[in-house]
Amino acid sequence: MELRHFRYFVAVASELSFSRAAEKSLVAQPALGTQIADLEREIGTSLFFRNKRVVRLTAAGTVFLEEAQAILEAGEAAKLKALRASRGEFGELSIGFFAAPTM
Amino acid sequence: MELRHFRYFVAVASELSFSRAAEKSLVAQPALGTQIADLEREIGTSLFFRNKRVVRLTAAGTVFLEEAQAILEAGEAAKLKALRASRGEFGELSIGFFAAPTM
DNA sequence: TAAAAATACTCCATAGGTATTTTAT
DNA sequence: ATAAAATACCTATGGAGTATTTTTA
Repeated sequence: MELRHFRYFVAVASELSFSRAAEKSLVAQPALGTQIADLEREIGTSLFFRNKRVVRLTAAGTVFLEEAQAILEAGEAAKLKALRASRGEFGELSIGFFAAPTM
Repeated sequence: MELRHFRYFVAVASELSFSRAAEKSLVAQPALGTQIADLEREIGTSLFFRNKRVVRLTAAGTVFLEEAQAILEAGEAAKLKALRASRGEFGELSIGFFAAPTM
Protein backbone atom coordinates (compact mmCIF):
# COMPACT_ATOMS: atom_id res chain seq x y z
CA MET A 1 0.00 0.00 0.00
CA GLU A 2 1.41 3.35 -1.10
CA LEU A 3 0.13 6.93 -1.05
CA ARG A 4 -0.56 6.49 -4.77
CA HIS A 5 -3.35 4.08 -3.84
CA PHE A 6 -4.84 6.70 -1.52
CA ARG A 7 -4.63 9.41 -4.18
CA TYR A 8 -6.32 7.26 -6.79
CA PHE A 9 -8.94 6.06 -4.36
CA VAL A 10 -9.84 9.60 -3.31
CA ALA A 11 -10.04 10.60 -6.97
CA VAL A 12 -12.48 7.79 -7.81
CA ALA A 13 -14.48 8.41 -4.64
CA SER A 14 -14.75 12.10 -5.53
CA GLU A 15 -15.77 11.52 -9.13
CA LEU A 16 -17.66 8.28 -8.63
CA SER A 17 -16.30 7.40 -12.06
CA PHE A 18 -13.12 5.56 -13.02
CA SER A 19 -12.87 7.32 -16.39
CA ARG A 20 -13.17 10.83 -15.02
CA ALA A 21 -10.93 10.05 -12.05
CA ALA A 22 -8.32 8.64 -14.43
CA GLU A 23 -8.48 11.79 -16.53
CA LYS A 24 -8.06 14.06 -13.52
CA SER A 25 -5.26 11.88 -12.14
CA LEU A 26 -3.49 11.97 -15.50
CA VAL A 27 -3.44 8.19 -15.87
CA ALA A 28 -5.26 5.78 -18.12
CA GLN A 29 -8.48 4.21 -16.90
CA PRO A 30 -7.19 0.61 -16.80
CA ALA A 31 -4.10 1.65 -14.82
CA LEU A 32 -6.30 3.30 -12.24
CA GLY A 33 -8.63 0.33 -12.15
CA THR A 34 -5.71 -2.00 -11.46
CA GLN A 35 -4.47 0.14 -8.59
CA ILE A 36 -7.90 0.30 -6.99
CA ALA A 37 -8.22 -3.48 -7.37
CA ASP A 38 -4.81 -3.94 -5.73
CA LEU A 39 -5.87 -1.69 -2.85
CA GLU A 40 -9.12 -3.60 -2.37
CA ARG A 41 -7.24 -6.89 -2.39
CA GLU A 42 -4.77 -5.62 0.21
CA ILE A 43 -7.51 -4.30 2.49
CA GLY A 44 -9.52 -7.44 2.00
CA THR A 45 -12.79 -5.90 0.92
CA SER A 46 -14.23 -3.93 -1.97
CA LEU A 47 -14.37 -0.18 -1.59
CA PHE A 48 -16.68 0.47 -4.51
CA PHE A 49 -19.84 -1.16 -5.68
CA ARG A 50 -19.74 -1.07 -9.47
CA ASN A 51 -21.96 -2.63 -12.04
CA LYS A 52 -20.47 -1.12 -15.17
CA ARG A 53 -22.85 1.78 -15.17
CA VAL A 54 -22.80 3.13 -11.67
CA VAL A 55 -19.99 3.47 -9.14
CA ARG A 56 -20.67 4.09 -5.49
CA LEU A 57 -18.83 3.67 -2.22
CA THR A 58 -19.41 0.62 -0.07
CA ALA A 59 -19.59 1.01 3.72
CA ALA A 60 -15.88 0.16 3.86
CA GLY A 61 -15.17 2.70 1.13
CA THR A 62 -17.00 5.44 2.99
CA VAL A 63 -14.96 4.81 6.11
CA PHE A 64 -11.72 4.51 4.16
CA LEU A 65 -12.32 7.78 2.33
CA GLU A 66 -12.14 9.89 5.46
CA GLU A 67 -8.97 8.15 6.58
CA ALA A 68 -7.36 8.38 3.16
CA GLN A 69 -7.98 12.10 2.90
CA ALA A 70 -6.65 12.70 6.40
CA ILE A 71 -3.51 10.70 5.65
CA LEU A 72 -2.81 12.52 2.40
CA GLU A 73 -3.20 15.83 4.18
CA ALA A 74 -1.03 14.64 7.05
CA GLY A 75 1.68 13.75 4.56
CA GLU A 76 1.71 17.21 3.07
CA ALA A 77 1.56 18.76 6.53
CA ALA A 78 4.54 16.67 7.63
CA LYS A 79 6.58 17.96 4.71
CA LEU A 80 5.82 21.56 5.56
CA LYS A 81 6.41 21.01 9.23
CA ALA A 82 9.81 19.46 8.57
CA LEU A 83 10.76 22.28 6.24
CA ARG A 84 9.77 24.85 8.85
CA ALA A 85 11.78 23.02 11.48
CA SER A 86 14.81 23.17 9.20
CA ARG A 87 14.45 26.94 9.14
CA GLY A 88 14.58 27.03 12.88
CA GLU A 89 10.96 27.98 13.22
CA PHE A 90 9.94 26.21 16.34
CA GLY A 91 7.03 26.35 18.69
CA GLU A 92 5.91 29.74 17.51
CA LEU A 93 2.54 28.15 17.36
CA SER A 94 2.35 26.75 20.86
CA ILE A 95 -1.09 25.40 21.27
CA GLY A 96 -2.35 25.91 24.78
CA PHE A 97 -1.49 23.16 27.19
CA PHE A 98 -2.66 23.46 30.73
CA ALA A 99 -1.03 20.97 33.02
CA ALA A 100 -3.26 19.02 35.31
CA PRO A 101 -3.00 20.10 38.95
CA THR A 102 -1.58 16.71 39.83
CA MET A 103 1.42 17.20 37.55
CA MET B 1 6.33 10.93 -1.93
CA GLU B 2 5.08 7.44 -1.13
CA LEU B 3 4.66 5.44 2.08
CA ARG B 4 7.84 3.60 1.08
CA HIS B 5 9.77 6.80 1.79
CA PHE B 6 8.22 6.98 5.25
CA ARG B 7 9.04 3.33 5.96
CA TYR B 8 12.64 3.72 4.92
CA PHE B 9 13.00 6.99 6.74
CA VAL B 10 11.66 5.53 9.99
CA ALA B 11 14.02 2.56 9.60
CA VAL B 12 17.08 4.79 9.19
CA ALA B 13 15.94 7.07 12.02
CA SER B 14 15.50 4.05 14.28
CA GLU B 15 18.86 2.49 13.45
CA LEU B 16 20.78 5.69 12.82
CA SER B 17 22.60 3.66 10.20
CA PHE B 18 21.86 3.22 6.52
CA SER B 19 23.47 -0.23 6.39
CA ARG B 20 21.54 -1.67 9.30
CA ALA B 21 18.30 0.00 8.22
CA ALA B 22 18.75 -1.47 4.72
CA GLU B 23 19.27 -4.91 6.19
CA LYS B 24 16.15 -4.67 8.34
CA SER B 25 14.13 -3.25 5.44
CA LEU B 26 15.32 -6.08 3.18
CA VAL B 27 16.80 -3.73 0.59
CA ALA B 28 20.33 -2.90 -0.46
CA GLN B 29 22.04 0.06 1.15
CA PRO B 30 22.34 2.17 -2.03
CA ALA B 31 18.65 1.69 -2.84
CA LEU B 32 17.71 2.94 0.59
CA GLY B 33 20.13 5.84 0.31
CA THR B 34 18.58 6.90 -2.98
CA GLN B 35 15.07 6.86 -1.54
CA ILE B 36 16.09 8.94 1.46
CA ALA B 37 17.83 11.39 -0.86
CA ASP B 38 14.68 11.62 -2.99
CA LEU B 39 12.60 12.27 0.12
CA GLU B 40 14.96 14.98 1.31
CA ARG B 41 14.88 16.60 -2.11
CA GLU B 42 11.09 16.56 -2.16
CA ILE B 43 10.80 18.03 1.33
CA GLY B 44 13.47 20.58 0.54
CA THR B 45 15.80 19.92 3.45
CA SER B 46 18.06 17.18 4.77
CA LEU B 47 16.61 14.90 7.40
CA PHE B 48 19.89 13.36 8.47
CA PHE B 49 23.24 14.81 9.24
CA ARG B 50 25.78 12.29 7.99
CA ASN B 51 29.50 12.50 7.67
CA LYS B 52 30.22 8.94 6.56
CA ARG B 53 30.80 7.76 10.08
CA VAL B 54 27.87 9.02 12.07
CA VAL B 55 24.21 9.46 11.19
CA ARG B 56 21.91 11.59 13.27
CA LEU B 57 18.62 13.36 12.79
CA THR B 58 18.50 17.01 11.91
CA ALA B 59 15.86 19.25 13.52
CA ALA B 60 13.69 18.67 10.44
CA GLY B 61 14.27 14.92 10.71
CA THR B 62 13.23 14.84 14.34
CA VAL B 63 9.98 16.59 13.53
CA PHE B 64 9.37 14.45 10.46
CA LEU B 65 9.93 11.23 12.38
CA GLU B 66 6.91 11.72 14.62
CA GLU B 67 4.71 12.56 11.68
CA ALA B 68 5.99 9.66 9.59
CA GLN B 69 5.33 7.13 12.32
CA ALA B 70 1.84 8.51 12.91
CA ILE B 71 1.05 8.36 9.21
CA LEU B 72 2.26 4.79 8.83
CA GLU B 73 0.16 3.76 11.80
CA ALA B 74 -2.81 5.68 10.45
CA GLY B 75 -2.49 3.80 7.18
CA GLU B 76 -2.66 0.44 8.90
CA ALA B 77 -5.50 1.63 11.10
CA ALA B 78 -7.43 2.79 8.03
CA LYS B 79 -7.13 -0.66 6.49
CA LEU B 80 -8.46 -2.34 9.60
CA LYS B 81 -11.21 0.19 10.04
CA ALA B 82 -12.39 -0.30 6.45
CA LEU B 83 -12.34 -4.07 6.83
CA ARG B 84 -14.37 -3.83 10.01
CA ALA B 85 -16.84 -1.51 8.34
CA SER B 86 -17.27 -4.08 5.59
CA ARG B 87 -18.28 -6.56 8.27
CA GLY B 88 -20.79 -4.12 9.65
CA GLU B 89 -18.73 -3.48 12.76
CA PHE B 90 -18.61 0.21 13.47
CA GLY B 91 -16.78 2.44 15.88
CA GLU B 92 -16.18 -0.07 18.62
CA LEU B 93 -12.39 0.21 18.46
CA SER B 94 -11.16 3.59 17.37
CA ILE B 95 -7.39 3.37 17.20
CA GLY B 96 -5.73 6.58 18.29
CA PHE B 97 -4.69 8.92 15.54
CA PHE B 98 -3.42 12.32 16.48
CA ALA B 99 -3.53 14.69 13.58
CA ALA B 100 -0.79 17.22 13.10
CA PRO B 101 -1.69 20.64 14.54
CA THR B 102 -1.55 22.11 11.05
CA MET B 103 -4.42 19.93 9.95
C1' DT C 1 42.76 0.85 7.95
C1' DA C 2 38.22 -0.53 8.55
C1' DA C 3 33.53 0.94 8.65
C1' DA C 4 29.89 2.84 6.42
C1' DA C 5 27.85 6.06 2.97
C1' DA C 6 28.11 7.57 -1.77
C1' DT C 7 28.76 6.61 -6.87
C1' DA C 8 28.29 4.26 -11.05
C1' DC C 9 26.47 1.29 -13.58
C1' DT C 10 22.96 -2.62 -14.84
C1' DC C 11 18.61 -5.09 -14.43
C1' DC C 12 13.94 -6.03 -13.86
C1' DA C 13 9.44 -5.64 -11.60
C1' DT C 14 5.52 -3.33 -12.06
C1' DA C 15 3.11 1.00 -12.87
C1' DG C 16 1.16 2.63 -16.77
C1' DG C 17 -0.21 2.62 -21.78
C1' DT C 18 -3.00 0.89 -26.02
C1' DA C 19 -6.45 -1.93 -27.95
C1' DT C 20 -10.39 -4.42 -27.32
C1' DT C 21 -14.29 -6.64 -25.10
C1' DT C 22 -18.10 -6.79 -22.06
C1' DT C 23 -22.18 -5.05 -19.98
C1' DA C 24 -25.95 -2.27 -18.38
C1' DT C 25 -28.95 1.19 -19.92
C1' DA D 1 -26.45 2.16 -29.46
C1' DT D 2 -23.37 3.92 -26.27
C1' DA D 3 -20.79 4.90 -22.44
C1' DA D 4 -18.00 3.14 -19.00
C1' DA D 5 -15.51 -0.67 -16.57
C1' DA D 6 -12.97 -4.90 -17.30
C1' DT D 7 -9.64 -7.72 -19.75
C1' DA D 8 -5.49 -8.70 -22.41
C1' DC D 9 -1.25 -7.57 -23.63
C1' DC D 10 2.78 -4.59 -24.22
C1' DT D 11 6.11 -0.84 -22.87
C1' DA D 12 9.24 1.57 -20.09
C1' DT D 13 10.23 4.11 -15.88
C1' DG D 14 12.50 4.00 -11.78
C1' DG D 15 13.21 1.08 -7.75
C1' DA D 16 16.52 -2.16 -6.54
C1' DG D 17 20.86 -4.87 -7.15
C1' DT D 18 26.14 -5.49 -7.64
C1' DA D 19 30.56 -3.59 -7.68
C1' DT D 20 33.41 -0.04 -6.42
C1' DT D 21 35.05 4.26 -4.52
C1' DT D 22 35.31 7.71 -1.02
C1' DT D 23 35.62 9.33 3.51
C1' DT D 24 36.64 9.89 8.46
C1' DA D 25 37.21 8.11 12.91
